[in-house]
Parts: sequence; structure tokens; C-alpha cells
Amino acid sequence: MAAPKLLLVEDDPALAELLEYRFQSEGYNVRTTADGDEALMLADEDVPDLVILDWMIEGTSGIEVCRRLRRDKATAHVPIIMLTAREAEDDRVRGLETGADDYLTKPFSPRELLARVSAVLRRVRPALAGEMLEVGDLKLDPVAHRVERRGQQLAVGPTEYRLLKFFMESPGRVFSRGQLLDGVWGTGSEIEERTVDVHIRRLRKAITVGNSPDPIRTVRSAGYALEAL
Amino acid sequence: MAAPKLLLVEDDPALAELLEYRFQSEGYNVRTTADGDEALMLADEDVPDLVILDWMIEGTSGIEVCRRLRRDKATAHVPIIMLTAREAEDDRVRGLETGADDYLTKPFSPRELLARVSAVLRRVRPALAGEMLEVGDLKLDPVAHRVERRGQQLAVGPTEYRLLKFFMESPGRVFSRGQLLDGVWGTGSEIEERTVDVHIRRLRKAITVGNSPDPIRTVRSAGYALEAL
DNA sequence: CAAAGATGTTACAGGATTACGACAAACTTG
DNA sequence: CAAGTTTGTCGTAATCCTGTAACATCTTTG
Repeated sequence: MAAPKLLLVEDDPALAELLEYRFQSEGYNVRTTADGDEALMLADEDVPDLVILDWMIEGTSGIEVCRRLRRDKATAHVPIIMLTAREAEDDRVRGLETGADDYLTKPFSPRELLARVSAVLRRVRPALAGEMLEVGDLKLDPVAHRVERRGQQLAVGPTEYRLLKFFMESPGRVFSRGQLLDGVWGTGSEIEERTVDVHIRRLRKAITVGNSPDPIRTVRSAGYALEAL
Repeated sequence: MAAPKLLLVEDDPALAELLEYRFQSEGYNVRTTADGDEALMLADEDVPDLVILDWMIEGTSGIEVCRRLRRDKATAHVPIIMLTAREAEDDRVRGLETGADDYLTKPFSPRELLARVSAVLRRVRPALAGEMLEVGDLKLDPVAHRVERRGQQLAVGPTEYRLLKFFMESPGRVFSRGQLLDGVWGTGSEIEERTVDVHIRRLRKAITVGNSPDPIRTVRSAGYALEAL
């Protein structure tokens, strides 16, 4: 299972280093920055699985970073945990309303932050926590790397597997070919968008058992979506 | 939009009543109980969209309720917010590890709980948190790219979809053909204004289900508007 | 009521988008 | 290294969508 990618935005060097070390030893893939604008750049060039964001940072403020992450379609659904030194309830409420998923008030223990990160990831990206994904009659086991439908094992190629997993993490949601290339092939892949069609076709073929219905919906001029039939 | 269904498990009568009142006035559908076993029964007979669970309750303990909710397939993915009077970090971590999605430490303000509930719902059930456009009996889900009326899926072409979405973002407002061309086709499109008529016609046809009334009003010599019938 | 103006309706051809099959290169695996 | 898989790209077929024109119908106005 791929290590969850975290983006840590924290301008206290001591705390940043401590957290980076702790998360890495827990198997996370961490990038760190102290600057709001740089954080947005990093998030844009390689979309992380979760952002830990200090409220009070240099450059663009935490809440502004949060807002911009939400505005950009690529990062709109990335969960955000805010760190705040303030006790004021207003700030916490404002953070949540801006789109943060959670917050912690300093001081906090690394252990508590770890628990939160893991809880949020489990909720938002079950596959990263090793949980079984189920959509309709499709089951995907991220640990065993197996896919089955109606109790039947399916032979799914590597790319089709990643594609299916990506879809199953957001059932019903429509993804453009560009979004699929970013999410499945990795940001900045130099691949023709038409190629996505071919892999969709291969995936469709692979998950067909008997005369089962096609759970992948083509949305003309928009992209594809996996339906929970 | 259907009111989100909350299940409140709280054994302090005063607090329970206060919260119940606040949530109801915010448009939530709330059921309350003070007992852990009863909570499980209620959750089982009508699965709620979110559970607010006091750690210290009579009967089955909060953490046990949490565990059992997670174990039952029907309720395994219902988000849980725990309320705890304890300050101990251990308890909070334990709560998160047991499968709670979030917790609040007493005392907290109803406003903060409301913000949390809304944040969690927005994550888990976007449709319940208002990321969906609704006008009259029309529903448009921009994420899933779906349109339905009276619970029935509608087949809407790409341009009609954009047109409808544009209308639904400003219900009741009249748009001239020129404004529609700018807003839906993009500024500077070299298209005959009469073409709009044709797409209005196609949209009307597409959103007709049975003998439903036509929600698109023609304003002679001015344009069209979508009415919230 | 007749004429002018505006909107509704239909048909159609060209255009745009997607599905499919095949293939060569790159990559895995034994 | 050889056999087999996987992958990205093309060309073409199939499908769907779109804009326009032509005509019908309705509304306003004189």
C-alpha cells in the first residue's frame, strides 16, 4: 500500500522537524514548508492525501491557504487539519466553516495528532488505511490487491487496478480525463487524454462478469464516473 | 434537500434538550435517547446520517456503543462525534481509534458542535451539506453531474446541463439570450441568438417527467427564467 | 382583423466525442 | 534471455450533440 502523502505547513522549525520525524517513522510520506504560498505550490504540483496546516504562518495566512486549496478543483477534496495556538472558539468555528476538516489546539501531543490524521484518512480515504472498498457489487481489497464482483475474482491489470481504486474512493463522482491522469498516473504525466478512454475500456472489460451491468458511466464532454448501481 | 438525520445519545436531560432544540431549528431531524442500548436499537431501525455520542452514558458505555455501531455493517460508515467530559488525552485518542470521527470536550458551545456536525457531514455526505443545487422539485448534483426531478433521473445533454445549472444558480432571474450565450456558451461566442430557443426547448423536453409543469418561464422580448414552482 | 414581431417546433447535416480493435514498444517474469 | 503482459498511441467506426434554417403558432399593435 502506498504511503499516504502528507503536506505539513508549519513555521516553527522545532515543531516541524519533530512532527516530520514522527510521521516518517509511522510510514507517512511528508513534505514540509513554512510558507503559505509555497504550500499552495507544493499541493498543486503533487496533490497530497492530507494537509496539516498551521493557522499562523508567514506569507499567506493559514485560513487563506485553506480557502485557496478548497477553491482549486484539484485540491478541493483534500482533507485539512488545522493547528491553532488560539483558544478562541470563533477561530475554530471559522476554520471549520472555511473547509478545514478538523483542528487541534496547541499545545498537543504528536500522538494525538497521529490519531487524528489516521482517523481523518480512514474516513476520507479508506484505502489508505487498508480498509476494504465496496461500491455496488464491486469489492476491492487494497491490502491483498484483489478485486471481486459477485464473489468472483477478477483479473485486473495494474493500471486498471489503480484506476478502479481511484474511482471507488469517490463513488458517483465524475472525473475529467485530466483529473484521472493526475490521480491515477501521477501529476504531470505526459500522456494523451485519449489514452484514458482505452483504459476505461479495458477496465470495463475486466470487471464484466456474465452479463453484469456496466457500472462506469460516460459523461459526455465531462469524463467518467463509477456508479453504485 | 432531505433533512440530515441525527441521533443524539446524551444522558444529561438539560443538555439533551438544549441541543435537540438547536439542531431542530437548524433544520436537522433529531432523535434523542439517554441509553446506549436504546441508541443501538434506534440506529438499527432507521440508520441516521450522523451520531452524536456522549462518552459517559447509562447502560452500554459510549465507547462500546461506538464499537458496536462500527461492527454492524449497516451503521459501519455512519460518522460519530463523541462528547467527553474528560480532559485526558488517552480517552480522546482511544475514542478516535475506536472509530469515532471526531470528539468535543465538555464544556463546548452548541455553535461549535453545529460547525463540527456540518463539517463532518460535508465530508461524508456532500449531498446533505448543500453542495447540491435545488430549485422547486429539480435537483442538480454538480459533483456527480446528475439531474433529477421527483426522484427520477433525467437524461440531459451537455449544453442543456450547463444551461440548467446556470439557471439554477439564480432561480427566478430572467436572462436575455445574450446573457445566456455569455454565461453558458462563453463570452464572445459567435452563435445566433435564436439558437438559445432551441436549447430551451430541448431542456424543457429533458426535464419533463410525466405531466410535470414547465418550470421555465418565457418572458416575451426579454428572455427566460427558471421558476421555483 | 391584419400585419408585424416574437417564440415554439421540427428536421437535418456537419461536427464533436467516444468506443473499439490492432499494434509496436516497454516492461515483467521465470 | 525468451515468453508473456502491459501500455500508450492510432485510425476508424459508431454515436451523440449542435447550430441553423424553415415553418408553425402565438402575441401585440395599429
